[in-house]
Amino acid sequence: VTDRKRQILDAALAIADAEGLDAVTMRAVAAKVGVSPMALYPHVGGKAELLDGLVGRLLEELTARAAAGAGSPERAGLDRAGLRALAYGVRALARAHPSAFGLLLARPSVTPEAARSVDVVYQALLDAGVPPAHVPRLERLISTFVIGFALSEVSGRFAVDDPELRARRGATLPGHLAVGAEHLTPADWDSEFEADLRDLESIVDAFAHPR
Amino acid sequence: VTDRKRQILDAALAIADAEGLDAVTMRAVAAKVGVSPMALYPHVGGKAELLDGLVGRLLEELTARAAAGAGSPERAGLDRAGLRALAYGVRALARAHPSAFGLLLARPSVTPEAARSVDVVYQALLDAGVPPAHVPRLERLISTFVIGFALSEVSGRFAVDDPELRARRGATLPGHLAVGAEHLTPADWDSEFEADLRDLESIVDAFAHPR
DNA sequence: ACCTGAACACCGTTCAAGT
DNA sequence: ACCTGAACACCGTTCAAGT
Repeated sequence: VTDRKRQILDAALAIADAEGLDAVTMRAVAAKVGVSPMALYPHVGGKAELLDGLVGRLLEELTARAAAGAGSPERAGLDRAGLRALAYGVRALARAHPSAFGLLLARPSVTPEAARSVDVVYQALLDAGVPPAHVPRLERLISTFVIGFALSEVSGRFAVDDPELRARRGATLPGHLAVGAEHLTPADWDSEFEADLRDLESIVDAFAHPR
Repeated sequence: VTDRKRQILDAALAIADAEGLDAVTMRAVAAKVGVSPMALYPHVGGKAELLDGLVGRLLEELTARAAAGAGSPERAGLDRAGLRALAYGVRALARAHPSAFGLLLARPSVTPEAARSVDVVYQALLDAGVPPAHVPRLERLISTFVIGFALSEVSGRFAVDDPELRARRGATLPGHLAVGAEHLTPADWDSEFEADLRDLESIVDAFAHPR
């Protein structure tokens, strides 16, 4: 929260973006800040705490992105448009910081910033008419998918780079054959994500307006 | 695939399970195998390739678990029960190897083993009556959620350990207040996962039997 | 082909010391 | 309070050498 800590976390994130997470060493971060390695310890604790701090830094950026993406600032995240803005904000965050993004799922963060993100989704679900008893579960369902999708996209789990490899690796498998090669790769990930969000909304609607 | 490589990967996984992923060093793995650190390189390449090998090792164990969980072995994974067995296999895998499990989302794996897991889900979706054009997207939707849920569970993102902290951190946030403290923590994660799977099945059914 | 041992360039962190 | 510099116990990997 202090000014120096922010400076250190910004340096660490810049290094992760430019050279990958492995390049984020205490020594490299210290050099970027222009200080001796040991000078970092009073501000961010050890290496592990520095990575936790990076998670907090990412969450702050996420809420800022979501607020910018939503329509009216003061009601940001309080309606369904706010929820969409948050979902797209997660993907934008992953694209902006592909190396560091995985920390969000790898390192549990029960920080005030994380709670704020959760609360945005709670509000959106309540506004949509979901009974309170189902809200926390649906929040976990949606956030787990959205974060997982964004991570899969940037980590290459969806094999964006090589559509041919995708078809070839399953060439002899029955399911792949039955699906047909023309359907194995999506048109683009934006529209796939959009379709996924619509499907998840249908779940929400089922709870909001029980048949 | 060679015998020595399997031995090395088993040693690495055992160390990850016992002491965490950080303890998986070339030196520690070599010591466990009873060999000099440099003797690993011809078999598994460097450290990065060793971790990739670990992903393959995990996927093999997953398909074995799913096959064991399904009813009739020869039709394992070809029907809806097989898909459930696979989903629960993912969670069991995460519990068995909590430290190594994160590698599945962090490191993209376009291996034959990964393709087999995908194919099981393809078959299940086709059998359920989903048109081929929608099968790959729904596979990614379901697998992303299932892996993300299992990882969130073991990584502590769902904050299993401390229900009070969960309630306390959001004490002043409007959404948390509106939901009510009694709904913030789930009864148990097994039934939450079960409810999530049912919701996802409703999406599948919508495509299988269009209104 | 497979393995060893010494060596190199790193890493996170402790500690005593400075201002 | 905040920072430095030397030192320690590690790490992945290269290389020359052994069988």
